[in-house]
Amino acid sequence: MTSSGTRKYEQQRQSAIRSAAAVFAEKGFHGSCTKDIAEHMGIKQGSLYYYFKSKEEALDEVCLYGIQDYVQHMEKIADGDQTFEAKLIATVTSHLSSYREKNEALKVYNDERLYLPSERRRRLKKLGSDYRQRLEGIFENGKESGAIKQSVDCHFAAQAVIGMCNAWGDLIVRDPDLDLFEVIQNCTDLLFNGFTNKS
Amino acid sequence: MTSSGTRKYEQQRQSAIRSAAAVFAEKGFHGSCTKDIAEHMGIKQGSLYYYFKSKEEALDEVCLYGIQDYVQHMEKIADGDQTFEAKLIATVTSHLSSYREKNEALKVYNDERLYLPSERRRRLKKLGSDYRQRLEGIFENGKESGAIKQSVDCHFAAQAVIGMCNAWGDLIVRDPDLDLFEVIQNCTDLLFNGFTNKS
Amino acid sequence: MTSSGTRKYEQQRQSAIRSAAAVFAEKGFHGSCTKDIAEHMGIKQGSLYYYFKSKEEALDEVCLYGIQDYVQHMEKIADGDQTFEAKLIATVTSHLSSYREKNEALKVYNDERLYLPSERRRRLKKLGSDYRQRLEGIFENGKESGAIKQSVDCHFAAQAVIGMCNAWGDLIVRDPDLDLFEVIQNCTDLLFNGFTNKS
Amino acid sequence: MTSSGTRKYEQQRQSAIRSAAAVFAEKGFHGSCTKDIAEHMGIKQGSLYYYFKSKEEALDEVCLYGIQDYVQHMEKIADGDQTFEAKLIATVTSHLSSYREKNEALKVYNDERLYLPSERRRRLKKLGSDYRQRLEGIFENGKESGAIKQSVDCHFAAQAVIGMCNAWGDLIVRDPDLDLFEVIQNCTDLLFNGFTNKS
DNA sequence: AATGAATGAGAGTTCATTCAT
DNA sequence: TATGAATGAACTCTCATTCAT
Repeated sequence: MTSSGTRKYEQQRQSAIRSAAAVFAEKGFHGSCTKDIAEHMGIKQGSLYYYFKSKEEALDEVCLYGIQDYVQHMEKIADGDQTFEAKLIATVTSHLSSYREKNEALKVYNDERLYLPSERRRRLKKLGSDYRQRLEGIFENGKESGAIKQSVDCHFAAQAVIGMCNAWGDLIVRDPDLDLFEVIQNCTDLLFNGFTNKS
Repeated sequence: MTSSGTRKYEQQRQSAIRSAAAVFAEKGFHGSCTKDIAEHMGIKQGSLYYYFKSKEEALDEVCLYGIQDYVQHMEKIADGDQTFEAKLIATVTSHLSSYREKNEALKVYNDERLYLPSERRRRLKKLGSDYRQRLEGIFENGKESGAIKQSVDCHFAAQAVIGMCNAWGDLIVRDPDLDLFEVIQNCTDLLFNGFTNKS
Repeated sequence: MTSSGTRKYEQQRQSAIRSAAAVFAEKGFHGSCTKDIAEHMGIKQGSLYYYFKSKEEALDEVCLYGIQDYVQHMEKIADGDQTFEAKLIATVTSHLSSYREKNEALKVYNDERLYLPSERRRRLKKLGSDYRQRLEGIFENGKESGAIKQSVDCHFAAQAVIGMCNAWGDLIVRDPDLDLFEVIQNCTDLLFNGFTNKS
Repeated sequence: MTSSGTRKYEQQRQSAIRSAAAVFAEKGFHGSCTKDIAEHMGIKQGSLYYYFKSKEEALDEVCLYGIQDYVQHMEKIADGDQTFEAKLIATVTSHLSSYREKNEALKVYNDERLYLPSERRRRLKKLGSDYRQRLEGIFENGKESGAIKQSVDCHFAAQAVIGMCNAWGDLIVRDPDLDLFEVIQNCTDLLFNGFTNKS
């Protein structure tokens, strides 16, 4: 009874979040209107407010949804026993696949979260810096194990990996013909070896 | 009317473009309003329309202004006689400096140009792909000269450089304490050599 | 369906009327929403419509409930055998006590009945003028018996008593520390003797 | 130049305040809509916001407008050299005339000010209690001069006068045929002498 | 060259009301 | 008897745009 009522509500709410993600990803937060979101979901505009208190709350939920799995995935990678190389490949793969799979929400997190009021941003900020710190940890371990050069600045390295993945993520979202695995391979090769000819 | 040819008119128009750039960079195109732009410039809202036919035209002009020098700079770099290494360093330096010199317009070009109608986007698209193609050319020459590995995909490489520079550009704009030269050095080292320890 | 005759149904309906009275008294008719009323009553918004056909009907019922006892009370007072003085004191006491006993409905009748459509207002209007006419009758009897001055305009007098009681009723509702009996005494003294020093 | 621009703005703003007063007085704050106010004024809805930041600000201004003159008038009365009787008559006359003359705004102040948020209410509250205190002062002086009975509670008396005037004010606004001077005479007679026959 | 005033379209949001369950 | 879900109309407010001056 109530459980099925609640279940339907939760399903619809998830659907609303995904619709909001799709619309925000395409038009940006301020360029989107609640009518578009509702239509994308197949309900009427006013009904959206049964699931969100405000457009802003919708953005908040989309951002959270966009970054959550992605952060959890990183935790698993960072806590594993693999080599530095394996972990970096796993990171890039996870990050880029995330864009291809379902995640307009991740794009929204990257591009639109700054339009949230500061209180709402806090929760997200924590998740974001967790992610970066884990990645920094991977680089530090890589340094200790001798896998990477002593001269590498781990903070810079983590930011660079994230930045490059997001840049490619954008291209991946925009161009569905891009071959995901090729991109992953090119990216990891660049990160490991750079472009210079060593022979 | 000869008004639109006047010296003062042109100065004011430039000022309007810079104001629009500043406001768009901070709040995004749809999040900005013409009143903010006018206030930033020190005139009243209605007076803006003396310089722009519409808000959209303002965005168009900002984007153009944002990418123009930047492309011209690239032409000079690409046409020069330097080594691949020197050209890549020059590219990264030019790109990142552009952000530090408060060229908010470049950020606007990157983040907001997609809100222009397709006809308006055409001119900009051409400039953008000119830039990318020149950079690809640099990589191709690098390949021929043996400076970089045969396995490098030049199209990928150019996108990667642009993506990384834009990602760091954002961080540079947001955090004025970041040391520009350190970032440049780290970026070029990554691009040349990757992170892996080769010793 | 025999539902609307049920004992429980009638109890719940009374409860709904009291909840509506409380909410309307606090926020006014247009400032209240059906959700607030339902919550005050402990049911869900949609369920209210089991007891009222519309928000307007709720207001109608509240007004009726608010004025009914009050008018009946007046009938008893007017039909009694007491002196003019006793009747006036009884009237003021009944009127003001009604406010203190949290008869928010009376306040609603006074302040919000004008938002009812004219057909609905008719029934209430009759009750209201019954009340006033009885009070006028008391004054007329007072005049005949020589208790009050010949110069008194009985219509004016009745309105004045009602007006003053409502004005003090508002203060009584707003300030729970006001001493009810002191107010009653002051009011009746004013009505009997005015402020002027006769010594 | 600028002065005439400003003058027009101020005239229009006054007109907007009067229109808001008329509409609020008829339908209550929550029952009114900005479209009605704008139409009453002869402009379009959106244009109202050139004169008010919000509907709430409009209410604030109306209340202020409604009570201001009225308070100033009271200051003059209280500071005068007249007898108690003359001052009380002047007070009632001023208060009731205010309703007949122009002052839907006074009704709005009385009935709707409670819908203002507390910060906005502060300024008004001060004016309102100034009024009451002046009136209390008149009663106190009346006591000292022997014009009124020692038993009179001056705080009560002031409230009673205000309450009765507001109650009659409502009737006056609603029924344009009521003879203002008759009402004033009846009211002052009640206040001075009460209804009781002293012969 | 600039402005004050106005506009109208469209946005987000609220809410009385309905209805299947 | 009561509820969850949905709706559509109405409302407040914002803003790009226009135009007489």
